[in-house]
Amino acid sequence: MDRKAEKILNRIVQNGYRRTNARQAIVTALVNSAGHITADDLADNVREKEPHIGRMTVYRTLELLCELGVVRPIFQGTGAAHYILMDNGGHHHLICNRCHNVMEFEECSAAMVMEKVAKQFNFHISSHLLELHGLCEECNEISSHQ
Amino acid sequence: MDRKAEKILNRIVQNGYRRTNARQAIVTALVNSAGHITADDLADNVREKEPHIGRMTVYRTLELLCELGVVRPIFQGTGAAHYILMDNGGHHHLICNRCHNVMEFEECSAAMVMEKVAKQFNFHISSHLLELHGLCEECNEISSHQ
DNA sequence: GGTATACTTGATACAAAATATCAGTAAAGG
DNA sequence: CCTTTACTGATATTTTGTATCAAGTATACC
Ligand SMILES: [Mn+2]
Ligand SMILES: [Mn+2]
Ligand SMILES: [Zn+2]
Ligand SMILES: [Zn+2]
Repeated sequence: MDRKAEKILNRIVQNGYRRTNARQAIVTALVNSAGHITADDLADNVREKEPHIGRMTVYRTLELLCELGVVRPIFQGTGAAHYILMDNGGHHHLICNRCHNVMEFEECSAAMVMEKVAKQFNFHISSHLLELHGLCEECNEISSHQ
Repeated sequence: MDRKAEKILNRIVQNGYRRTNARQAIVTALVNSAGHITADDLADNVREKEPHIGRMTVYRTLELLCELGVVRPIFQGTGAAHYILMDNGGHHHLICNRCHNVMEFEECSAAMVMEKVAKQFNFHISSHLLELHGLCEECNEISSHQ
């Protein structure tokens, strides 16, 4: 069992939910997918090992993980939600408006803002998402000499 | 005609797209909606004044505005995408994982990170989205004394 | 271990949201 | 005007997400 998956499953139990086979399989598949996956794609992955697990259960587990702050749905070109892992406290994307390419980065100075805003709103922050939008190198070149 | 809408329409023209009645009506309705609206809700709004405008055109216009970096689709509890305006360069949300309540804030120190990352990836940043996730005051209380 | 209980599951049906297609329309430029 | 080509909107279809409910199973308690 993956360490990361184990951590998430513990979180499920700690919040009063049950540790079931389905949830174990789904969380494991999610962690192995390295994020950025749609619910239906995840369901397909899960079924490679556990063919009996239903699509609904995957949807419901993702919903639960949202509530626990473990994942967050985002748009990524297509209509279906893509789920990203928020388990490390932060997730940072550089997203091209044109080709929808997504690059990851780690730098982040959200800490100060977070503290300030958390106080102001009495909000308990568990994670954050920073998306920088614009044009990637290639798309920028295309649009400049056209 | 709203100043904000005018600005967006200019942007459409400057990028080689046509300024049509449909796009004018849609952009105006979008600006008046103050953001956080789904495609279908926007279509309904548009039709109050221009009943002949089709749903497809609204979807396509939103797609175009995404490409121009004017809006960004996000998830907000429900299944349908909610479009938020990125026209001021940044958009900042505090989102409760449980009740899905969304609060706006302005503080942001993303500037430094942005500069650094832009250089590193040769990326042309036009806007950003910062989402802080966690539990709002009420939801936090509920989960602590249960 | 056995049992009661509430939580969870998955098949099915359904609703909502997004996309593909295409003939007709109108914006832009000359 | 007239031509060209991007754009539109009706329609059909696919994809994605949700509601329901009988059957299954994790957990607590004995
Ligand atoms: Mn990512
Ligand atoms: Mn907002
Ligand atoms: Zn690009
Ligand atoms: Zn809340």
